Amino acid sequence: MPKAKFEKIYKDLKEKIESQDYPYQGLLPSENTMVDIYGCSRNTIRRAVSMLADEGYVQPLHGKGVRIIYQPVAKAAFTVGGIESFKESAARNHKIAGTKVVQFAEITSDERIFEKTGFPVGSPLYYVQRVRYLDGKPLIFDINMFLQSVVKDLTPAIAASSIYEYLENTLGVQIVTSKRKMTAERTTQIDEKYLELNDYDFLAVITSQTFDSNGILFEYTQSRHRPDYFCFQDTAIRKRT
Amino acid sequence: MPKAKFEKIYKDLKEKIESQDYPYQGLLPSENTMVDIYGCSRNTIRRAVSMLADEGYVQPLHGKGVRIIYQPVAKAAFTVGGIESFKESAARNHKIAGTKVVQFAEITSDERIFEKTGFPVGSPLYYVQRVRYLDGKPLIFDINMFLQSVVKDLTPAIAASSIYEYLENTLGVQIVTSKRKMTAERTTQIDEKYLELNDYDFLAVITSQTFDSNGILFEYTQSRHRPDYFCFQDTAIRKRT
DNA sequence: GCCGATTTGTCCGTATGTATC
DNA sequence: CGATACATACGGACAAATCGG
Repeated sequence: MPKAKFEKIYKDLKEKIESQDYPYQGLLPSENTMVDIYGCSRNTIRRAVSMLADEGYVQPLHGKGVRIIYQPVAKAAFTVGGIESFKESAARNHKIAGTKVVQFAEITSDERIFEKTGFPVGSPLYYVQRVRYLDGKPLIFDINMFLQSVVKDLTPAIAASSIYEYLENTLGVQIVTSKRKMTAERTTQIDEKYLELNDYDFLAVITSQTFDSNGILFEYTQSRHRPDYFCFQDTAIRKRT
Repeated sequence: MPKAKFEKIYKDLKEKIESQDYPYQGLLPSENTMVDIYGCSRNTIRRAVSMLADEGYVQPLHGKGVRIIYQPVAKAAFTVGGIESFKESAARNHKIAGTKVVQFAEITSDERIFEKTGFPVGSPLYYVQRVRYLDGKPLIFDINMFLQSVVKDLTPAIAASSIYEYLENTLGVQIVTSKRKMTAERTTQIDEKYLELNDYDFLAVITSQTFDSNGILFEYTQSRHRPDYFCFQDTAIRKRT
């Protein structure tokens, strides 16, 4: 439950847009109208609206109004977006999630790991490999590294449920920023061993670095998805240079 | 040349961060300090900083300061990000761009096209297929559809140079919002015909919808990249729900 | 083409809350 | 506890774009 005013307004508008209460290609009420509706300042309205613009829900038109450009998506694949845990993604895609830990070790970052992940040389790390199941099928292979000084006392049992829940609820670590790269790669023998690949000999790969609320890089993940169950979404806004 | 104050500050800070003038893991000057430096209000500083946060350059820490989390990237592949034309991307990646138009037609949107692209049934469209060359090698296959009512008088000659330049400079169309989806797909016979695939039998695919400054969807593009020359970057920020 | 009303864009100053040290 | 720093919110002023009369 959001407590900040702009978050409530943001959420309310978002719901109204998603339910087509405010329809595609229509305009939002003017800022001054919404000031009356929500009983707040124009700045607060503008903040909520600009969040929706960042997500590709609306597009403000100078002098005219704010056009709704959100369209409901027919989602066949497993869509990835925002920062969310595997469990959250699975729930959003209406699929049943499962996880099997196939490797769990403690290692120390060296030069090679530093180059790849950004963890300072000498940092103690947890190294985890997990197979992710959607509706019972092994479709995603995850390789994680966690900074031990942040993610304390990680166990295989925790890795098998939700590390994000453990971080947020038990350790109080706030996940804040995540940098990601998307590529497509040939399958490896490890992929073949653990995943149900059918005829696929390539995977969609997301590698990400995650920072906690202290601005410390504490997680590096490589997530390897079977292509027919993968879709990565994004919205970009042009800025003048 | 940005004229808005917050854009200048944003640009200045960004340059100082990229040049390590403000180093990785360091803190920015406090907001009040920057108010003095730039001679503006705190709101304006906050706006510039929050843009940097959105791009994964910095991370504000409540009560402590704003940590710099930008790291220069060693880019081996052709990286895609933001809204930019093929020419701009190529320049940013220090590669020589070339384009060959292999198909140019005028079509009308029907039910099937509407489902796929979002163009209303009956809209007159341009349909273009182009092969993109990087340093002389055919690596990307682009399928574009443009709304004729926005992109007037498109010709194969224009398509061979830069449609974005034509739009912005000649027609005065402002590109604003772009929604994208990333997937990985098997190659088709058309891919094989035009691209230098080596042993690859799969491609990284970006499909995007682009909206102009009136909030009108005017472009649909499917961009098919050879995987070894493809990398898509993204930054996400966690929001509380 | 001009003018005025409407609407979004930019910026300011201030007040208050909350987290860190 | 006090000082510092970021977070939220308000209200006001003026600029710029759009549209209708």
